[in-house]
Amino acid sequence: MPRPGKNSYSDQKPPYSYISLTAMAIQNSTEKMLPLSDIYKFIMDRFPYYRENTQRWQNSLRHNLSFNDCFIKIPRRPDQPGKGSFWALHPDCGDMFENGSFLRRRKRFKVLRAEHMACKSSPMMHYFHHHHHHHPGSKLQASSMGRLPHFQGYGGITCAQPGGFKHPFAIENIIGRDYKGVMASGLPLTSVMHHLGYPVPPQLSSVVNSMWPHVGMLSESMGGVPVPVPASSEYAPFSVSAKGLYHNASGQTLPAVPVPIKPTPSLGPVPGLTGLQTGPAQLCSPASVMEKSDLLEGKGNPLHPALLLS
DNA sequence: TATTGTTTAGGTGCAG
DNA sequence: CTGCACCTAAACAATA
Repeated sequence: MPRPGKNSYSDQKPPYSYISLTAMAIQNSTEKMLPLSDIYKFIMDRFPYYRENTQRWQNSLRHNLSFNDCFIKIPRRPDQPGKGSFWALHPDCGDMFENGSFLRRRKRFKVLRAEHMACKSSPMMHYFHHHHHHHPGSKLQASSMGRLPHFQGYGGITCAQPGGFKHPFAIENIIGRDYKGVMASGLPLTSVMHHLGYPVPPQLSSVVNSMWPHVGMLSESMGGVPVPVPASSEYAPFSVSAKGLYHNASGQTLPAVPVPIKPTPSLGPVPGLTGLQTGPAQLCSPASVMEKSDLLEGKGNPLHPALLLS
C-alpha cells in the first residue's frame, strides 16, 4: 500500500509518452491550445512524477513539440502578451493513437511538405489574418478544420472501433465526456479563430470544463500495475480515433490534394494551398510522409509526396 | 537572463 | 536485422 507522502502510486511514471501528455494538456484546455508553461503546469498538476527532474522532461517535451508534426504553433495576439506561442494539436492528428488511446501511438504523425508550410508556420495565421474576409463563406469551413467537415460520422463522433470498443485510455475517456461535444465542435481551429478574434458561433466554442476528472484517480490507482485498465465504464465510451479516414482497405494512405513538387524553403503561403478554404482534410492528410526534421534537413525525397506512398 | 524553440545526436525497447 | 516509437542530452538561437 502506498504511504502518504513519498513514493505513493501516483509518483509512478505515467504510462504516457510526452506526446500523449502534451496532447492531453492541449485537449483539456478550453481553447485547445496552451502556452508551453501551461503544458508544464498541466502535467505537473496531474502527474506528481513530473514534479521532479523538470529540466530533463521539460527539455524532452519541448523537443517533442518542435519535432513532431502533430503539434502546431499558434502565435499570440498582440493583446495577449507573454512569452512563447500557443501550442495546439494538428487538426489531423486525431488518429494518432491506437484505439484512440494515449498509451500508444498508432504511428508517427507527419504532414506533407506543403502542409507543413501552411500548418506549422505563420502562413496559416496569415491566412486567417488576411484572407478570411475575402472568403466570407469559408470562415466556418476554416474553423472546422479540427473536425474536418466531410469526416463527420467517423471517429470524432461515432465510434471508430468496429465492435464498439472504446479504449479506456481514449482521450475523452480520460478527460471526460465533454470531449465528445468538443470534438464535434470543430476544434482546435475554432479556438484559433476565436483566439484571433474571429467570430465563432457559440455552439462551436463550447467550453470544456471537465478538468481531467479521472486522471488523478487513475494515477492514484495505478499502483504497481504497469498499465491498468479500468474495468468499466466509468469512462464514457468514445474514441477520437479517426481510423479509416484516410486509409483504404489495403492500408494505403491517400494523398488528398496536389502539392507543389518543389520544396518552398522561402516562407510564405504555398499557392496551391489556399485550398485551405476547402478544408484541412485536403490540406492536412496523414498521407504525409515527411518528418519535420526531414524537411528541415533537406533529407528525403523532394518529389511529389504521392511518390513516397508506395 | 530565463524561457522558449529548434536541431542534432545517441540511446533503448519492441515489432515485423 | 531493420525500422519505428520513444527518451534523453545538449548545443545553440530567439525573445520577452
